[in-house]
Amino acid sequence: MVELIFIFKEWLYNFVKEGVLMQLYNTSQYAIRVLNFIANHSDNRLYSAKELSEVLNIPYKFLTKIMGILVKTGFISSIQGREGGYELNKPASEIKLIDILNTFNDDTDNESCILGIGICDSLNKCALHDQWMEPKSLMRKMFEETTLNNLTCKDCKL
Amino acid sequence: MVELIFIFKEWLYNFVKEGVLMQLYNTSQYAIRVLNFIANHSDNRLYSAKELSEVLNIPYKFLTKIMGILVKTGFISSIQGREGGYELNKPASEIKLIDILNTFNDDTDNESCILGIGICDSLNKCALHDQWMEPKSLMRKMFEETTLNNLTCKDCKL
DNA sequence: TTCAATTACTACTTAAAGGTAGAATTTAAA
DNA sequence: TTTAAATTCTACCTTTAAGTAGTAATTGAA
Repeated sequence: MVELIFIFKEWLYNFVKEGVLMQLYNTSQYAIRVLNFIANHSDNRLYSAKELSEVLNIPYKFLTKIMGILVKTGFISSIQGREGGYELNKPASEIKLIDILNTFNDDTDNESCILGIGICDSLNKCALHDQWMEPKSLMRKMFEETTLNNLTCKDCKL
Repeated sequence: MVELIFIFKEWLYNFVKEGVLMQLYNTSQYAIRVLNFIANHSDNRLYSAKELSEVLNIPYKFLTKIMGILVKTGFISSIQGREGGYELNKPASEIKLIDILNTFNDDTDNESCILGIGICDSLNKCALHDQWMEPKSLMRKMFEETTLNNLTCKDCKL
């Protein structure tokens, strides 16, 4: 019954306009999911774009575009040709979430203002500066300190 | 000297690609700034779009569009014609930031997933769920509990 | 009554994220 | 050697947020 309710909620969710309170880019989300999938599979083998696209339910053509960026920026290396695919280029413990976000411009320097008024610091605040400080720093800390091997999670959604 | 450095930083900032780690829509930012400005000015008078646009440095035409939405959704009321303008429709203490964000779809239900995989809760987690819980709830709490009269701030940037 | 300052409305343009198409290149297996 | 499965590259299309343009409607002051 609980299972049924969940399936219904999932289905219903497709019709609900998705809000974006402080969300990541789709590209960042995809990149994190792909890298996490490769990193946290014990078998040391290559993963093809086709397989990743199917398992993670990411549009194939869009995925290959993202994979190209991840190769160029050194997160993964690729083997071309038949039986080819992708593998991590460095240990999972050395890949921070913040680095992935930075790759897709999905980051901001620590002083940029939540209300969009240039630079915000203790001397030049926007009206929301004080209230925003704590949630912001916690969030940044999370992205800066979490690496792919902190994400190991049995039975997590992919 | 400190002042000079700040001006330089502000100027430099215009050339830096602005990142968007968990940012608000421009519309939301503008709306918060406008409502905050009207709410936290002691003189009980009407504010024209022209004045708001100049003081807050928001494109006039874009501002009037946003003001129209704020009127329709009941945050402010408008007086048309010469000497007309806008004023708050209810006490500042009754306007929560989260309500402003909701108006511009800049919000998400509490269960939506940071990695974009439908619904996330303790039974169906994404790989980042546990790490994201605390920063997220702090952030939501801030937007839900902060009202316009909590924002009173002398010498704050407008 | 005229006029200028204002809001309100409709439609369009621009910029950037999200996503797609197709063909070239690479390479191991058959 | 051929072929099929893979990455790579370039160019395009779609969607949405952001911003602009022009005009109609309203109304108080001169």
